[in-house]
Amino acid sequence: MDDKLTSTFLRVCQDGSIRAVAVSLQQEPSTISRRLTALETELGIQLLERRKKGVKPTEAGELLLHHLRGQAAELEALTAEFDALRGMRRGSVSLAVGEGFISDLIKNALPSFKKAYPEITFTMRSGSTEAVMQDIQNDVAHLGFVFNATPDRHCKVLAHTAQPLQLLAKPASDWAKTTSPVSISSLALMPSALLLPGSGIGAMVSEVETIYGVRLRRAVEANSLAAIRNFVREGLGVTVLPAFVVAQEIADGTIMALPLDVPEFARGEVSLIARSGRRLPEAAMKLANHAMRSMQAFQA
Amino acid sequence: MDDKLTSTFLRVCQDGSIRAVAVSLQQEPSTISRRLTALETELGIQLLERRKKGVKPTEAGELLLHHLRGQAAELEALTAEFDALRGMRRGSVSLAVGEGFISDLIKNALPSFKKAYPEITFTMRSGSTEAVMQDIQNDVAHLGFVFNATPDRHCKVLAHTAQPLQLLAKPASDWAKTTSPVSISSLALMPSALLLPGSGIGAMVSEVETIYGVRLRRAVEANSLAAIRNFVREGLGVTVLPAFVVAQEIADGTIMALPLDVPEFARGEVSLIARSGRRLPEAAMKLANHAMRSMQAFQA
DNA sequence: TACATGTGTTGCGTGTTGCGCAACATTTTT
DNA sequence: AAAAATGTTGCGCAACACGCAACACATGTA
Repeated sequence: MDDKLTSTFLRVCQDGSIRAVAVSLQQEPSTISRRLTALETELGIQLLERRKKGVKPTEAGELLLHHLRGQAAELEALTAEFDALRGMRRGSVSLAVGEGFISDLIKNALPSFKKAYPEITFTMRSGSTEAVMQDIQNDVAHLGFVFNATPDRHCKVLAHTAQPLQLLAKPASDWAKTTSPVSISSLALMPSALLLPGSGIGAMVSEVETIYGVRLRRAVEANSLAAIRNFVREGLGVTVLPAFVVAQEIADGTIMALPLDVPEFARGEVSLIARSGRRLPEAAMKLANHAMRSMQAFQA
Repeated sequence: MDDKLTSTFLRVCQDGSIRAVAVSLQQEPSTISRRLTALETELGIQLLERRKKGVKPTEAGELLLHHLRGQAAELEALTAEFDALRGMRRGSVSLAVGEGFISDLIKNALPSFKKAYPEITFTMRSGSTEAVMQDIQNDVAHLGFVFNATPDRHCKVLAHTAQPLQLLAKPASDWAKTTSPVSISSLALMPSALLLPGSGIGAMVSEVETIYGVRLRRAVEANSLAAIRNFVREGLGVTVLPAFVVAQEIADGTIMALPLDVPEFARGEVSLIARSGRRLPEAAMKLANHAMRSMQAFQA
């Protein structure tokens, strides 16, 4: 059933005359007539009764009419839903994020985004850099936020910003008084809470240790940033992280960041990635743009 | 929304690959691809996510899919109803009949017709010849059964059969013993129950009375055949009617028919009529054919 | 690493199809 | 009897959808 055919049938039933529809559609009566006969042929049943003046639907025509009206109503509902999706008033975006991005994301990106597009839902998986890139490659997540992404032909970098690892300490503590930039040897003396090498950050720390032949004083090793944050905030020691990971605490004044005199740490970098070759849904595109503008991790 | 587009979209969602659909439909992948993009353009929203291997419906695609499935189910129901109509298993025919045809119609035509096409419903209006022809002209009824139809360019005669008016009497009564054919003068002496001139039959009787300058002995004048039938069956007198009107009673032996020696009465004729120029619904056509074959009024 | 095979997409030439114009058959109105 | 209205059919053209080929890209394999 062609849409053009059924819609003209509707109008003909409504107006009760072929010619009336023809003039209102600015088309030839023959066109209308042909469409009607085509529809009747397609359905194999007579739909209109040709009467003295104009036409009138037969019983089959009435049935079709009823069907089309119901269908039109459903179509209207469907297009309304499409409008919602188009206007980003609905949709779902799945994210895979390194743990360090969670607070930045939730604090700086999501609130304003949800305000603009309230009906969009998120799926968020947090994991190591490797896990995130796995999710991206397997289309489990639309977007990935990772620290020190290893270049991968399957992953396309939508945005990247330098985020040097810094020394984080409690402001009043002894370690906060170190002359900055802090050297690797000074750092090695401080009790520290470090991420396990499973994460990008932890891996970078291990790498630096290997390069410089030093071993930091690990008071705590964890795969959870919460543990490390608390460790530092309580003044039990220091850690090495990009500043944006503890942006809240820095703003509060409960943690301060000091530069490290280690070029390798300066090469730290955050990336927003997606699978290369994938055409992202609109909602994901919008969020990506929004994130790289609003998240602290992507400010130079 | 073109049907071709949506149906290919359905298949693509089902098979998960454009090329798979292309081979199964024996068409080029480009055709399928173009149809999909056309549908997406028409709806203004992305429906399919192009993935590593094949395609997968987006959220909008899922919505459309759901919509189309529901629509397909309704279409199936609709075509089933059409099948029913086509197969004459449903439909409605409106009839306008002279009262004399009712028993013939109900006894001889409808039972066998309803047996063949059980779901067809009837609307039946009974009235005078004029009223019936009015109904036909105004498309109130598909078919009309009338006695002595006046030729009318708006009405087309589908069938007509001579049905002379006869003398009807109770078999054992005095009037049944009259030498036949019965003359007009003999008839004039008998107490009779006659139809009012509003009907075709009553009009013909009046006409004959005028021509021959006689006046029948009206014991009863009525516009209802039931009254006349009962009058004759009870042996209270005679009437003048086509034999088929009291076919049941003749078969029972409760009424007998005698020929009348009046040429004008012999010109009595029944007609099955429809509006000229009207294309009748299938059900009406079928019924017309069935009626002229099964009704006693149309047997020579 | 290079190649073969899989995916979907785009440019171009061609065949089908739906459309407008005109004439027609019928019926209603003047 | 003519005029105006209805729906229908024949014919020619133009737009559109399709097939073919080449392409872009990703994936698996020698």
